Amino acid sequence: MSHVAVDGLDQQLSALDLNSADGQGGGTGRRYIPPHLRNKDAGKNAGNAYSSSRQSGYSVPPVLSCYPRYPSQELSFYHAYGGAWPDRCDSPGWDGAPNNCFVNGFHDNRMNGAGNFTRGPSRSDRSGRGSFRGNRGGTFSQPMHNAAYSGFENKDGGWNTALNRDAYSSFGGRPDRGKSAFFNDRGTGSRGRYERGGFSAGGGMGNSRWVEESRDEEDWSKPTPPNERLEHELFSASNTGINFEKYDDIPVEATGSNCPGPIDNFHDVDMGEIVMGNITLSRYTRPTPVQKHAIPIIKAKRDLMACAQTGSGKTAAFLLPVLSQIYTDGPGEALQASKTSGQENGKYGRRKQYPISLVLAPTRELALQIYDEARKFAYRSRVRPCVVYGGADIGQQIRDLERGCHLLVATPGRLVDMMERGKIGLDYCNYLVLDEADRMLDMGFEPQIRRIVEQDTMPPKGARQTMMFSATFPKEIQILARDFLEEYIFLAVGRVGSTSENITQKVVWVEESDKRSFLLDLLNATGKDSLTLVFVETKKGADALEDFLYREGYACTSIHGDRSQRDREEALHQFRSGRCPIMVATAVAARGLDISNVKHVINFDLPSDIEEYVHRIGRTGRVGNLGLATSFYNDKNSNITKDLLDILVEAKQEVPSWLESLAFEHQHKNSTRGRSKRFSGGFGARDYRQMAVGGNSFGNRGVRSAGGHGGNRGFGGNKGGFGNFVSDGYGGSYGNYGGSYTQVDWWGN
DNA sequence: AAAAAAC
Repeated sequence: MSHVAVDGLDQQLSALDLNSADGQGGGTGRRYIPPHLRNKDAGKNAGNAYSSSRQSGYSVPPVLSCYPRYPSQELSFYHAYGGAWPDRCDSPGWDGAPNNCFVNGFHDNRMNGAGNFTRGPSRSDRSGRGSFRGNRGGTFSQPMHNAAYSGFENKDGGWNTALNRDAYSSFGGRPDRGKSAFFNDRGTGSRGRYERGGFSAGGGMGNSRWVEESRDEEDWSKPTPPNERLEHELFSASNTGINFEKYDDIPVEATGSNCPGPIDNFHDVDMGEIVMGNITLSRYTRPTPVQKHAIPIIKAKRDLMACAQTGSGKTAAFLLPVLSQIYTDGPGEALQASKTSGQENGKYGRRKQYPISLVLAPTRELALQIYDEARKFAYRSRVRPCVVYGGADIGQQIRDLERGCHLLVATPGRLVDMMERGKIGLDYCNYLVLDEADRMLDMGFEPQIRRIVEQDTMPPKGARQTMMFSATFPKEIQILARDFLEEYIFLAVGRVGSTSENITQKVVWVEESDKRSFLLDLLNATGKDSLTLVFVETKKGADALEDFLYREGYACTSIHGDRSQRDREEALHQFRSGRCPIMVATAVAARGLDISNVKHVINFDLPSDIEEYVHRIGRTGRVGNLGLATSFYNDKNSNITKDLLDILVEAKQEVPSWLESLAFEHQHKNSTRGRSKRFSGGFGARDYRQMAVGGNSFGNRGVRSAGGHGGNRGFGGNKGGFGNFVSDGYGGSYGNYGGSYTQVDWWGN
């Protein structure tokens, strides 16, 4: 497709007759009051704050004002939202979409919406109640894009249906596994030992009593009795099967000494009956590429640094083998330690817990999500997963811990708190997982991670097994990561730090003042059955935009770090469930969250670094489905231009010619740019040497190189390293242009 | 000039 299409777009924009002062942070004297700071009259005041002048501003028919901005070439882009995507329309994800759902009178509709809902219920009221958009839904009544998601679900059939009902048949069968059967069953092997854990989540079978009563004959590798209610709770959710079958040829690099080869089937490695049963109940058919490689590596007790594209099944890639190993090995010393600590405290239920495995995550919602996955794979085992994170009642979390904790999922701050309160000891933590490891080791988190991993009682590297997973892995983070790893294997699945080709990425030039109007155009072009995630750069911006969308009549919600944890979780739930198909979010939602059916990610504000971009758009196009990512670009985003261009090229996306030009200019403007701020001091020659080695290992396509990067050498610090098929997506930043990573963020830091 | 993560 021609790249000339958007040239002259800015002139067209400036010719628009919009009341652009209403743009976010617009230049008029109106002062914005965040919703959570408003009083009970907030709704009214907020309305006034924006006042009717705003409405007149947006009563310019947005779709009409939008069309002229787009030369004919780009129009097809918009029609694409209705299903006529030129180069994607034959893909299963989009072909179910009717062509007319975009145009279809949504303009009238929106005006109705605005009129009716300008003074909506207060924010707290609307939390989760917004079906306004749906109410206007005559327009959107056609179920868009459903085909995309029904497709692979059916595919699971073969393997699944055959085994599903019999997932645990080898455990003694349960032809009569009704309720009574369940209770009888339970009573036999472990009478009096298990009470149901409280805490709605009380996933594991264990409670605080079992430890005392445990005997050596306890075999952790044997499944505990089934629990029909729990089983239904855990596994009845929408299909989580992953369709990666068409990605068998995905490029993979595994480097490090004696790297175990990949599996092709979950049966190819012995993970035990509990794990296999739960895999079946989860309707996982075949391992995803990252799982194929990571599972045998972890089972071989190797440390691992794994890069895999967003949405590629990383969570299960570590949970399955780690849990399997715990089932095989049993609780070991941790059990005794837990008993001892109970005696020391002299009080039942006050014991310190010694988890065998720790999973750290950078956001609370992600921790919760991982925990939910862990509960599935811990079903019918003696492993009790727990989760701790800030913003929630610590007392409740402590009580849950005291019921037993073998696998702990945590955010760093709350974990440190728990450690200092003596509730958690990491002395017997044999498995450490850093999820979204790039974030966990960046400036904000690194000290806490070191506090937890290096400055407490956790076994040292080599004694424990350490695994890191992320979609992106900037060089400086890889260097830090080596502090925690021993003789590790570096696994790169797909293009490291790059984006899935399942995601169609669009970059459009939108001035700040036009962003809102433009956003409405996009939202109106989206089917009501699909979810749209809108990223902004600031918390205030998130409130403001949510407020705006809300008053425009959209069922939307928002998530950011200034909202209460309860509101955050509620928002996520409303979004996931589709009750609020639009969610405005800050970086808090950028990483790891697995929300099915997110068809569109909109970067209302582009982030200041490319990793964040990669993670954000990875919220769509997950598990083999197609997704769309639209980014609003303008003068403020020059810092990301070059990296963005690289990503687009690499993912074989259309590149606007203006972006190419700007990237070229920017590159020259910044020819002397320095290295990243975090390394502006104390970045020794040794580190450079380390970064410089190892590049070549990535040059030989598809070959698993056994050569020596296991542990103390760098990976691909130069162009040769990642510039080939396994690219980290930083091609320009790291090697091609001066060899130093530069990041000048939004604010010029 | 920011987000996130403990209270």
